[in-house]
Amino acid sequence: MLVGAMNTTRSGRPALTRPDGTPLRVLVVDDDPDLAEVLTGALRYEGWEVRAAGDGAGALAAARELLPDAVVLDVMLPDTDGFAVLRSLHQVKPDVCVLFLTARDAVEDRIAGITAGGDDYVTKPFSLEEVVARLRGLLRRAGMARQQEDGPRLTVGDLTMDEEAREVTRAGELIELSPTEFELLRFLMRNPRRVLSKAQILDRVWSYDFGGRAHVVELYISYLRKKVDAGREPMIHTVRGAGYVLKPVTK
Amino acid sequence: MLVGAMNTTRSGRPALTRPDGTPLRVLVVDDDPDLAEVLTGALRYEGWEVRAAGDGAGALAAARELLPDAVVLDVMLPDTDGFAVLRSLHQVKPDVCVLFLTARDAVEDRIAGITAGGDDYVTKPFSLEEVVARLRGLLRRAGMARQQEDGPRLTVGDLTMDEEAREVTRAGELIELSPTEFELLRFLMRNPRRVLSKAQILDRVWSYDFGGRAHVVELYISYLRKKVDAGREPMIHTVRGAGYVLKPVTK
DNA sequence: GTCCCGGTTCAGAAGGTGCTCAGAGGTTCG
DNA sequence: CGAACCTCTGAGCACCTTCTGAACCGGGAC
Repeated sequence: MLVGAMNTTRSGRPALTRPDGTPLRVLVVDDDPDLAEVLTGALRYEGWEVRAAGDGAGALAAARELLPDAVVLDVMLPDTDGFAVLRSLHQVKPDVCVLFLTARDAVEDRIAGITAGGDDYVTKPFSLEEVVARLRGLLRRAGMARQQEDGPRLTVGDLTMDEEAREVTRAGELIELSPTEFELLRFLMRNPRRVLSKAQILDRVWSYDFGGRAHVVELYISYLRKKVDAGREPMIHTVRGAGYVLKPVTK
Repeated sequence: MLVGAMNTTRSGRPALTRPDGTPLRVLVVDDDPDLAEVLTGALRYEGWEVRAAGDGAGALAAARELLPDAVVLDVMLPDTDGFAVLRSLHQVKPDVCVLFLTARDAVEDRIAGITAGGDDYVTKPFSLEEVVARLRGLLRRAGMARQQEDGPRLTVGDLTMDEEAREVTRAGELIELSPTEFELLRFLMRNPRRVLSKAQILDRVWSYDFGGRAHVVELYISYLRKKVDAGREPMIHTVRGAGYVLKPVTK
């Protein structure tokens, strides 16, 4: 396949691109190199062009060069305050989207006003699915991402998920999900017909600092089955020794 | 979809535009950079073209370049007095609308003179919903904004809100709301079928200097439910771990 | 058949989230 | 100056969510 002819994710899914078809450009700013690495990897996996910076100064320099569509920005930086960085970033590129990373207890004091401009934030520890989903939402709403087939709605067989309204239906029937169930199903629905290992699921759906065992995944799959497959023809299948697959019923 | 062919807000809603379809142009003048940043972000989110200035001189320079349809103008500026700026602005663009930002205990008679000219003001600390709503009202009344579909009336299901008259009805029945309740409902009604987080609500509906916790949002949602959903089929729904949605009853 | 292993499910503990009530303080208006 | 109203805080409570541990189940190997 020609690189550049069509932009695809490493997972084979069509990537969310800029309106002109080139990859979306994202800047990751975090002073924890491990975390920056994980984030960078996850975003590259989405087929996006990613650069990383460790502090406010580096962020600005990188932004001037990359002119990113979005920035993932840790609020706590060694040299600057997140709000100041936001201001400078907007001077470099007024329409840039920003996703803030913040500690759960460092609380909302510094978050005040941030979501007002359409920007968003997630609290540490977060899951990669969460970060990617928020970023996709931001970029789509800002019109920086080419509208993909179905807009903000995911569909697999007769199963649909509206990410904005957080609504899931199967055969038209509404299904109520807890936050974790929702995120697990979102991950499955974004990778239909593909076997996902428990480790993969754990890495994407659970927060990066989760110490627990893969047993939780089995548990939540069983929860999902009760709600999604309840009585109906099953869509969630176990592949012994490998993981789980979500497939439309009529194969 | 062609970018530029239709002007939309970053939230996906159709934007209020100039009569020729181009984005409305707004100039923000405030010497507090954080506040200016938040205001700028919120107005851009509405799909408008925004520039910011920190003092009277900068404001004039920016106005000459931008020729704004409206100006959000802090009365207290480091170099000049807001009213002097107003006079100069009117020389640059005689039909410009002005929304004054003023301290709560500011002199009333001077403000009274302003509003006689069709301009408006809000007192600090204000909420972003308030500022945006006032600005929309000003621009609409001045005929600088293309009349959108429904004029100043919002409708979701059998729930209607007349922003000008501050009247809310459900199934034809009049509902009395306190100022905060009204603004919260307005925000919900401007974003129907979209889950809004408590942080988002706090950032938009409460004043920017509000230090309180998200608990207030829950409280006011409960007030609103008592009045809007009272006995009827509920329209305000809780999405655990995510926020709240307003939806018409017949899905 | 029996054992082992991966997977499923149940039950319950621990903590978290959201709802409501009661009341204090502030503001507005008569 | 007093009454009415509005806004916000704190506390209590009910329910939900998440995760642990343990029992259970079924397929495949031997």
